[in-house]
Amino acid sequence: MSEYQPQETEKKWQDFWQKNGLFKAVDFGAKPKFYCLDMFPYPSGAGLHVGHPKGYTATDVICRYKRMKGFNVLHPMGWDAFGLPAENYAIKTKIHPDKSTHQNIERFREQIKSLGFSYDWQREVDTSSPQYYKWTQWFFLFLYKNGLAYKAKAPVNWCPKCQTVLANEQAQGGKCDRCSSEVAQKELEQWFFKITDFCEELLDGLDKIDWPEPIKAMQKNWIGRSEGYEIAFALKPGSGSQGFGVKVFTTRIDTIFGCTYLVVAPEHKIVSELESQISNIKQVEDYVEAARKKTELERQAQTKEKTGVRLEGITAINPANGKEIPIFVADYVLAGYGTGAIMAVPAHDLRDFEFAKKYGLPCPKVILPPELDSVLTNPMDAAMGKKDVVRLEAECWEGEGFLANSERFDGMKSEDAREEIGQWLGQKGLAEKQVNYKLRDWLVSRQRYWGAPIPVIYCDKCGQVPVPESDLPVLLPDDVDFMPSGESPLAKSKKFQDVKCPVCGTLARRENDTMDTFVCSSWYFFRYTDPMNKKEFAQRKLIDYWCPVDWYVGGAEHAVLHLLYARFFTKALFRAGLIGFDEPFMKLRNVGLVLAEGGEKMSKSKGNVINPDDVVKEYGADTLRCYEMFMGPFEQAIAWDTKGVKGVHKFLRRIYELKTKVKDKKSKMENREMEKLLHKTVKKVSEDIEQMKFNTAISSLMILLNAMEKEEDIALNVLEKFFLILSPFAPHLAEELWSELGNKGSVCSQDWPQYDENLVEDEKINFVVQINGKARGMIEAPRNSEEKEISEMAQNNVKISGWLSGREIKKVIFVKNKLINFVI
RNA sequence: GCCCGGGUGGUGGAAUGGUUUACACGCAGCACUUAAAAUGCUGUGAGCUUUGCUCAUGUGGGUUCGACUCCCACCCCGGGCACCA
Repeated sequence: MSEYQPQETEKKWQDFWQKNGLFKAVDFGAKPKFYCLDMFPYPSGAGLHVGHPKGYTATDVICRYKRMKGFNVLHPMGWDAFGLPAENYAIKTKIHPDKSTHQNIERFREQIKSLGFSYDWQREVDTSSPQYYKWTQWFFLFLYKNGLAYKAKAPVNWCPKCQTVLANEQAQGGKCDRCSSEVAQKELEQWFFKITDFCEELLDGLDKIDWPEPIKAMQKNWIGRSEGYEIAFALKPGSGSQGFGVKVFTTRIDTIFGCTYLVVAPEHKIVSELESQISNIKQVEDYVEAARKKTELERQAQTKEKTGVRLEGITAINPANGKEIPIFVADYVLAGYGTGAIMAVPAHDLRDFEFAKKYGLPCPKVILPPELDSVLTNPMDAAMGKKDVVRLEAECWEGEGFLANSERFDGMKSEDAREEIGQWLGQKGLAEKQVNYKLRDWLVSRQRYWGAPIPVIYCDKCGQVPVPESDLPVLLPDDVDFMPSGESPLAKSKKFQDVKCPVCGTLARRENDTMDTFVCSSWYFFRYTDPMNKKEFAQRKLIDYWCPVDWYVGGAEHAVLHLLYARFFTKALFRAGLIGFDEPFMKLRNVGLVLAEGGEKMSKSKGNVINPDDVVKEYGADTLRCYEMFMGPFEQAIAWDTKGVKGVHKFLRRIYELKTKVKDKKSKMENREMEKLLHKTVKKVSEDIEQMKFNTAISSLMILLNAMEKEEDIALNVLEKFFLILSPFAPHLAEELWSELGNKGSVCSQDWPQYDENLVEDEKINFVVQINGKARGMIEAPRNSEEKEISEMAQNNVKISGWLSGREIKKVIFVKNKLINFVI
C-alpha cells in the first residue's frame, strides 16, 4: 500500500490542469457566466502570507463548484504592482522598483500556483506594466474630458515621512495609511477626481448590492449625507459691512431661537474681507495663523479644550428673533464642511455648550425634552439618574423635544418646527433647504516615482494640455534618482521632461506627479475581461458579457478605499454611457484574518509568521487549503493552530487510504444507510459552499469518511461521488484518487452530483419526549407518525410512564418529526 | 461618546425556537512496540447520594409547553467612526 505523499503528486495535477486548459474562461460562452474575483495582491517582498490563501481557497472552492454545476467561470489573478514599498526599497538598496517588483511577482505567482488554484492565468494583469497603465492613464483622460478630473489649490494632507500628499481616505484619523505618521496640512495645487459628483449614486447604490452590512455602514458614514438648511445671518449694519452676511449650515433649524452667537472656521473669508471692521484684527490673525500650523490631529482632538477669538467690532443678527449676536472664529468649526460657519446653540449642542461655558455666553433653552413632564412629576426617575435627567442637569439637551422661548413656534415638536421655521425663513429668502456630504474629492496626485504618470503637459502658451490618447502610455523614465525630496522624482529625469506641447509644438514640460495606486485598482476587474486589448481598456461586448463581478472576496480594510473608488469609476463609465451597469461588485464577502498561534497578528518583528511554503512542503497544498477552510467561520479572525493542520492532514490521508476498501470495482450501492448519508452529505456540502460555510462542509465530509471507514466494502459509485464533492477543497487528492479508480479525464470536468431529497430525509425519526419542556427520553418511530401514535408509544414507555404516573396530563405539544411534550 | 460584530467544554467551533456541545484539536486509558514516535480503539461539559438526577451557552429579568436562539437592562471582548453643526 502506497502512502499519501501529496508533495509528489500535486505538481503533476497542476501541470495537467494547465496543459488541458481546464480553467480557461470562454468569452461569450453559452453556459451561464460566473465572474468570481479575489482582491489582487500587492506583491510585497515578504512573499505570500497565509492570509492570502484563505481568501483564494474560498473563491477557488466556489469556482470549482460552479464549473461542475455548469457555469462558464471567470476566475482571474493579477498584481497590484505599483506602490510605495517598492520605491522605499529602491531608496534603501538602489535596486530599481521595476526589478524588485518583478522578482516579487515571480515569487508570488509561483507560491500561488503551488496551491492549485483554478485561475485562468492567460488573463493575468500587472498594473505596473505599460500595457496596463496606458489604460490607467486613459481613465485619467476620460475623467478629465468629462469634467471629473481637475487641478486645484486646496488644503491637503501631507505625509512628512512618505513625502507625498494623500487622499482623505488614506489619512483617516490624521494618520498616514501607509506609515502611521501624523499628517500635516498643506496648501498645494493638486489633481483631484470629482467623486463628490456621485454622492447620491454612491449612497443609493448600496441598497441594491449584497455586501456585508458593516461595510455598507462604513461607506454610508464616510459619504455622510445630512439634510438641513443653509441660513443667511446678516451683519448688523455698520460702516463697510453692508450686504455682507454669514451663511451657516444646520440640521437643527428648530433650535434657531437659541442661537446666541456664530462661529466661523479660521479659514473663513470673513476675516480677510472685513479686516478693517474687526477692531482686534491682530489677535484674530494670530489665532488663525496658529490654527493653520496645527496638524489635522491636533485640531481634531475632541478632548482638548475648545478655543476661539471674538471678532470685535462686528455682530450678526439672528434672523429668527432679530437679536444682535457676537461672531467668533474657532477651530472647532471645520472649513471644509458646509459653509465653514455655524450658528451656535449652546443649550442644544454639546460642542457649542462647552464653548459657551468657557467664554461665558448665554445659553437659553428652546427645546424641552419630551420626558420633562414625567421628570417633574416623578422624582423617583430623577433619583435613579435617568439619562435624560442627566442631560437636563447638564443644561444641554441634544435630542428632540418641544419648542419653548421660540415665539409663535412654542409647543411645537422639533420635527414639525424644522419644517415650519424653514418655510417661514425661506419665504423671507433667508433660508434654503440643503443637503451636505462629508465626502471630499479624491486627491490622486502623488509626489512619488513608482506609479502611473499623470498624462498632462504644461505649455507656456497653451496652458494645461492633456496628453493625446494616441501618445499613451506616458512611460515612466528609468533614469531617476529615487531619493525623496518632496518633489516628484520624475522632475529630475531629463528624458521624461523633454516634451513638446501637443497643441503648438513648442517646448513644454510634463506633469511630474504620478497617480495614487488606488487608481490602478479602480478598474482592474474590467481589464480581466479583455486583458490583451490594445485599442480599448476592454471591449464593450466583453464587459457586457462578464460584468458585473458576481462574487468578490477580500479583506475588510478596503471599505472606504478601493471599494469606494471602484464604485466611483463604474458610475462614471455608466454615466458616460460606456457600460450598462453602475455597480461593479454584486456580492461581496470579507475574509477573516489568519492570526498567529497565540491569537496576535502575525508580524515579522514578533517572529510568529507562518510561511505557506513551509506548510505546503510539509503537508501539501490540499492540507493548507482544507485547513484554512476548516479552521472556523470564513469571515471570522482565527488563530493558526499547527495541531489543527496535522488533524486535517490526517483526514486527507485517511481518505487516500479508503481506496483499499473498494473490493469490487463493479459494485453498486447496496448499503441503504450509506447511500442516504452520501446524499445528505452532497446536500450539505452544496448548500454550505453557496453560503461560504466551508468549515461545516468539511465536517460533513469527515462524518461521511468516518462512516465509510467502518465499512468492510465500499461501493465504487459512493466513493466516486465522495471524491467529486471533495474536489473543490482538495482538488489534487481528488484527481489522484479519481484516476486511481480507473477514470479518465479530470474531476473538474465532471458534473456536480445530484442528491435525492427523499434519500436525505430519514425514514425513522428519534422523537424527543419532553415532560414540561425537559427532555426525558426518546422513542424511535416512522417518519410522519401522527401525534396519537407517538403519544401512545411515549406513555407506554417505562421511563416516560414513570414520570407521568399519578399526574394529569394538562396539555400535549406535538411537533411533527421532532418531539412530543407533555405538560403536567 | 456613537455605530457594527461577538461572548457556548481545556481549545477552534456546531446548533437560529425543540436531546446544548456536531466535526476537529487536546487530554486520559488501552492495543501494537524492547521503547518511543506513528497508527488504531475507547472515553472525555461540570457536579452529585451515579440503572439515575441536578446544573451549565457573559450577568440579571421577561415572553413561551419549551430559549444559545426572541424581547428588555447591564457587563466584558473585538472592529469601525469620531468637533461633519
